[in-house]
Amino acid sequence: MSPSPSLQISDDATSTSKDRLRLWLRLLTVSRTIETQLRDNLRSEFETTLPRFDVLAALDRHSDGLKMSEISVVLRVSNGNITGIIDRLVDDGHVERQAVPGDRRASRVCLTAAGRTYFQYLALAHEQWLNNLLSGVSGDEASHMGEQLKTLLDHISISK
Amino acid sequence: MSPSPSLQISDDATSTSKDRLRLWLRLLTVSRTIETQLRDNLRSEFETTLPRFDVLAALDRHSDGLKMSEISVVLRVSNGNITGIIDRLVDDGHVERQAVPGDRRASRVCLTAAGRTYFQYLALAHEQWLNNLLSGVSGDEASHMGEQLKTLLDHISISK
DNA sequence: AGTATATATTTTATACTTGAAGTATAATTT
DNA sequence: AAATTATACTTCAAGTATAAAATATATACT
Repeated sequence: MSPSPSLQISDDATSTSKDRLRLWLRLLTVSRTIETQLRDNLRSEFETTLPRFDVLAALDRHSDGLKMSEISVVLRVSNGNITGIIDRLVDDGHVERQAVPGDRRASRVCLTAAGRTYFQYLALAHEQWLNNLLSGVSGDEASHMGEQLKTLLDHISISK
Repeated sequence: MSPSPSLQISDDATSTSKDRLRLWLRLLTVSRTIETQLRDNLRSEFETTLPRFDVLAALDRHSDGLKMSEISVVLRVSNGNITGIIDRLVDDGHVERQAVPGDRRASRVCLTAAGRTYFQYLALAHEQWLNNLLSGVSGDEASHMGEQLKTLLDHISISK
């Protein structure tokens, strides 16, 4: 039926790759929209930033602390980056560097008592912001999309 | 039936908000994974960066050019930011600032002929990278998820 | 016209980000 | 033990990001 099969195949290939491109652009738009909101809220209501929040959240989940390099792995950011963020969190009294017995190169970063209390407020507000931002999405829809995104993530082939 | 209705309601609310939180974290992980790959590819294969690519892509889609403020709206980044990126793209010869007749405050940014040719290569490579990264996702799946993300985006309630 | 207000962009200050180079320490090899 | 290699972290330079202030120009109002 098709007057030009080879062209047809070429069209298919193109359209698939276009679908994937569109998917990526959508993904980017959604995550940037949410991220911008969270960033604005953290600034206007807590005078802090998303990177700092992310670090505090990671430390809160690991109550025995994390080494600098572990933080950078967990958050997928560079090593040098973490140094500066921790410096500021130390200045604020939210975290502290502890010596690692037996390895004087490393330091273990932990929340201070004050930092832990402080983060409780942040985390609660953060969850509420998100709950409001996504209030148009039901719990079922959210978990369904979450599953799909997990599948998508598993399908992403990183070719190094 | 329920021994503690108020607690039950509270549990429901919590679980929905947790589902939304998880959805967000998934979204973030997926987009960061892809973004990091694209960034690495742009650097290693073209010695350029994602922000510059984004600006070039916006200009390519608007062949009559964009004003500075229009670029920042399209890309959802701050005004001051664009100044620096355009400065560098001008230095590279990829774009140029043109006067806007009748408004000496504004300047219209356009791709140069060289910039347009250059971007063709970039865009082709970009689409191929994405096509490979998402090769585990069929065209149908991609467009289906794309639709869902569009719905999600429409449902995001920005309360300013 | 003259003043106020809005708009378009740049500049400034501060923070985040990366990759590369450097420093210190640890572990391994010779 | 000395040299090599690996690891943990910091420092640095360049670029990206924002918000706020400054500048220049345009528009509206009286």
